Amino acid sequence: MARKPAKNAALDDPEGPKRLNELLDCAGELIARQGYDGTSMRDIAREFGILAGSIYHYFPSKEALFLAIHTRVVDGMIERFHTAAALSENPEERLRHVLTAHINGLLGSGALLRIISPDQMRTPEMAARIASERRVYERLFAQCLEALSFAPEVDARILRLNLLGSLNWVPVWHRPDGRYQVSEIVDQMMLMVKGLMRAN
Amino acid sequence: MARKPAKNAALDDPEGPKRLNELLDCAGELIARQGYDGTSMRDIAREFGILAGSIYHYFPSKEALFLAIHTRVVDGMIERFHTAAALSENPEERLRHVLTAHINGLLGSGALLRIISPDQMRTPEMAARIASERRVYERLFAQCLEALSFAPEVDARILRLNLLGSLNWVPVWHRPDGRYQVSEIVDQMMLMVKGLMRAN
Amino acid sequence: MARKPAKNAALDDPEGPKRLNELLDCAGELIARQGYDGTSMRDIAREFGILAGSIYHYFPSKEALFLAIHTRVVDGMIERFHTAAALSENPEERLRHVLTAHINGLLGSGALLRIISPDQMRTPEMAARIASERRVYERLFAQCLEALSFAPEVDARILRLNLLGSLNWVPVWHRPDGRYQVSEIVDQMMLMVKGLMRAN
Amino acid sequence: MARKPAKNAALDDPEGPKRLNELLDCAGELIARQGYDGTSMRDIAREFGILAGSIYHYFPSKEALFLAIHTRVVDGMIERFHTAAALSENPEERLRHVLTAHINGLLGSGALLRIISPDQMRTPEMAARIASERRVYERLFAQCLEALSFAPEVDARILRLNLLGSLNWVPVWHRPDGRYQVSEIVDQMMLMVKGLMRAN
DNA sequence: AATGAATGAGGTTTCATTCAT
DNA sequence: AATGAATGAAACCTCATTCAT
Repeated sequence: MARKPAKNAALDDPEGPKRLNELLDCAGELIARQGYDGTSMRDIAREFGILAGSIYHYFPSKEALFLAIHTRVVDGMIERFHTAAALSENPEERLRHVLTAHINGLLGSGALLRIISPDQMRTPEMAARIASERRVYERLFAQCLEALSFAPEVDARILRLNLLGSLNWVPVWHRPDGRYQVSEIVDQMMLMVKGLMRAN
Repeated sequence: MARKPAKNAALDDPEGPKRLNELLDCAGELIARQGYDGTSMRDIAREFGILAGSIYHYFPSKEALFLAIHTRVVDGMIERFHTAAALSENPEERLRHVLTAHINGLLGSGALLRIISPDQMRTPEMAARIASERRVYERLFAQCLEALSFAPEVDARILRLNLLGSLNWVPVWHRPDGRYQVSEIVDQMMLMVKGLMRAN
Repeated sequence: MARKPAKNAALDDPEGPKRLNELLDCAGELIARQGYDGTSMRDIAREFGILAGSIYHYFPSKEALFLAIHTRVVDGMIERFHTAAALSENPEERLRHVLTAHINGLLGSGALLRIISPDQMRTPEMAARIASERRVYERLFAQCLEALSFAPEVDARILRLNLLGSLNWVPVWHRPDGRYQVSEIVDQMMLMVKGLMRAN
Repeated sequence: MARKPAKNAALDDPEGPKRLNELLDCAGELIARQGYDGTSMRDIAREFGILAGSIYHYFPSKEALFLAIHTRVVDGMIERFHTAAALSENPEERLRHVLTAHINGLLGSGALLRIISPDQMRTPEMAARIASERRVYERLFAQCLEALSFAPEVDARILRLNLLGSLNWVPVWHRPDGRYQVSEIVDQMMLMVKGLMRAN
């Protein structure tokens, strides 16, 4: 009975949710640009080329849609993180790659920072889901820092949080046509980190 | 039937703005907690004990109300900045005071961070007004850092932006009943700054 | 300083909710005719001459509006009940008046039966509120029956419920231009009741 | 790989309607519980295990589906009626059986009352179809009463309608765990009927 | 016989705002 | 300085229905 035409089961899995993922990307970009409240279901639908009601074919609510986007964004950052971390075995080099990847991830494709910003949370459920997903990412970050040895008076946890603050602040002030390139920003952050390392 | 004191114009001046400032505080707290879109004029009015329409006796629009709050918040932070900066003539000590004042300002009275967060901007006009007010504050900050002398490879402007990022990130993760006190956070930031200073 | 123009405080109380009561009547008639789900807020608003959103000036939700109508209808029936019951001291005569009033109440002014029909309940809260208001009315009914003395095998509670069933069924089949007048229907019901009374 | 029995047209006939009848039962129960408007095609489809659009393979519209349910319910009651009426030749006994069957029919399997309630009608066509189907049932009922001889002042038609009102009211107040059993309710109704019969 | 994507109309509700009083 | 009635637009969402596959 042999091969059914083209329909390949191995391709089905990634092809099934394709349209859904396109919707996710489309909505994500809009929300990143205009904020959660600033983006209506109609806005998203119009951009995607369907009617507002049709979105509910894919997601049961605006909140569910947002959560799916959030997951996608965080997953993307985690993936980028792993890719970056694999570029070098040297802890300092690895950190430099990771910082660069983080900033590029935030700056690239529509300022996704807004999606992972705590300001988008509207309900306690949203806040909980989001916080738990972020924690996964931040734990990776922590491991990357632990590979370095700091001066005894340095608190690694606060250092990590401060570093994240600096990183997440970049999209607020950075202009693509501005004075600074990402590599320079990362250089300065590395200086900061090295200034805290154990002298040897 | 005793005569109510005849309406005295001389008393009106200081009494008028008082009520207006109360409204500003009241609205500010709500917006800080729930966001700009998450707070309706009705919410504000209810909290203040009047009806929604009556707010328009004080401000011509929601945006104008928000802008007034923003100005008030930034002015407050500038004032706190000056007070903190006056506590010491020593540049390092002064920076420590200023950092402490900044964090306390953000954490105190309802997480004002949200008010000065770029996520609250809805129109280009809002963004412009807000950006210009922030610049005043950040210039003060810059002056405070310039009093210190850094290693030649350090870019003071990026350092300042990174520092601000770390500072503004604190309200995202800090819990009043949590592990860290503000003074410890500031200590760690000072370590970071000192790690970048010119060795002498 | 004396009399303020026309505004009479004694008239104010009943005048204040006048418009609200008009809205209630207007909405009640529509819902009676088309059912709860069959009547949209837009329908009600159009009939009343305002926009849909403006109804929320008076009631916070469609359910609250319906509940207010229900209360009004039941209160009206209770009032009609008392008026009817006062027409005679003789228990049988009084019952006849009460039955007549009940049927006329249901038939008159837009078939209000639908409002007090259990089919209109959409939420447990609605059902609870409605059930409790009905109970008041049915208790009056019970008292009216208790004044009569029935044969020992008669269960007065079931009799009352059956009588109510017959009464509330009348609007389902009665046509104003049909064969039967209300008085004949009541006559037949009274025959039924008398057939159950203690022979003496 | 054993051959599935070749699609046999002779088997299709009894199997096709079976699935359709299952759908009818499934939808009927939902509508009985939640009302016509309160039950969406999606609700029905979900309960039946298919998608909303697939219902349209069985019925061209929601109204057609409802009408089919109505017919089924009335047919069921007619069948139960005949079964009950055949239990005794004695007119009084037969009436008792019929009343019992009617109440049990209403109370059993999801309060079908709602399906035959005039409140479910949304269009004049629905109302007409429904009214005509009901008339068949009520005629049977009338015949059952005509076998009894009533006092001359009794109007048999009104008596029948009142009896139906009482019967159809039972599901509104009866609780399965409540004070009264169906047999007691029927006893009281029989008392009522007998109180109106010609003395001999 | 059934799916899955989409429609288009309409539902309830919220909101900033206006204005006569 | 404030109310209360109302507006008009837009929000999220649900629904019955259609149709290519």
